[in-house]
Amino acid sequence: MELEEAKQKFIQAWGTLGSNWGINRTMAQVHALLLISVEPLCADDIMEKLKISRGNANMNIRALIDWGLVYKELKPGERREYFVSENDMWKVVRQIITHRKKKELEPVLKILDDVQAIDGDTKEKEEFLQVVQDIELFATRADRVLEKFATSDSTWLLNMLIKVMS
Amino acid sequence: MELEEAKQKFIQAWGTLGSNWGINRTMAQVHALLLISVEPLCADDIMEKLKISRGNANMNIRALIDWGLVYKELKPGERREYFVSENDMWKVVRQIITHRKKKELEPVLKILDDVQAIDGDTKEKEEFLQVVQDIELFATRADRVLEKFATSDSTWLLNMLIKVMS
DNA sequence: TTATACTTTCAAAAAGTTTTGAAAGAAAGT
DNA sequence: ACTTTCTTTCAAAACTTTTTGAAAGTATAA
Repeated sequence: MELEEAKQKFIQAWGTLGSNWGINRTMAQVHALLLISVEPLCADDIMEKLKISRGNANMNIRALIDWGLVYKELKPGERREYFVSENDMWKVVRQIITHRKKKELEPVLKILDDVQAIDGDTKEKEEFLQVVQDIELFATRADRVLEKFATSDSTWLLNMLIKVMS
Repeated sequence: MELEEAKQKFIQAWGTLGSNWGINRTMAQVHALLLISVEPLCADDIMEKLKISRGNANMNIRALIDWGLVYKELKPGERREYFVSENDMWKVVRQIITHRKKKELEPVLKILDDVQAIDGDTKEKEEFLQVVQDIELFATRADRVLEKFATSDSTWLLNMLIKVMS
């Protein structure tokens, strides 16, 4: 296989993985492109290599920066902005977890809490409460594990891995 | 809050959570409805309560059964099929992980392996290989942890939780 | 066999999401 | 102040996914 072909395949695979997990396909592709670029790239490089429009490139670069997966890099004497990716996979996953936990798990925890304030005192109510409380217990635990994960360093994570897999 | 309102909120929240994680919104809503139904429901019940079409209901019920999140329940002397949900959250999450790992993580592992067979012997190639190998190492570890998780019983999982959180 | 009561399928429509590109905005030099 | 170079915005278009509902399929019982 040619190097260029391999790079293309990698970018496509990363894009598919992303879009299956609720991350915009193009956003994942931009990240993949930066992962395998030794040199920082500018918006025009990204547009050209992925064959996407300026608006699309700009939106997704900004989203990646917002997620903490890509950094701006300014070259002295150049006005143009360059970008590099976070290449530490532990950190990439930690950042994604942090972002999605906040945006998607925490609102659900809030609703699970809210819906327990129900009028009346029927058997049906008790049964509903039981289900909701079971789920809330689980979700709270999940939230705590993810929080721990998100705020841990790679050493702790590796140790945990060893414990878990033993 | 009225019980019916609380149930509606719960179903909506579950649907949103699902669609953020690559699970069809309606599929998640059907699961939520069954979670909080004491009695098994039939296709018509689900259509009526969620205000969805027959085809939609049928498709999503099939998918849930396929994912192992919902079971058929046949009532003696009745031709109609009734459905109940898996209510053990550990099991629900295990089933989802199994399903998505197979469909989404394993193909990526394969591609990560494939793209390492590159011609030539340049510095650029070595740099690409390094990035891909780092990611592959991480992905393989993730795959193993998820596999362990997916095939463990709830006791093991709780023990693991205690280890991890300590 | 025919009627009945249900389930499944699938093409077309609707809804939702992403992408484009032109225009507006901002920053820096002349 | 003007020009140039780059970044950002956003409405419309393209694309993707989901939903509908009518028709076809299937099983049971009379």
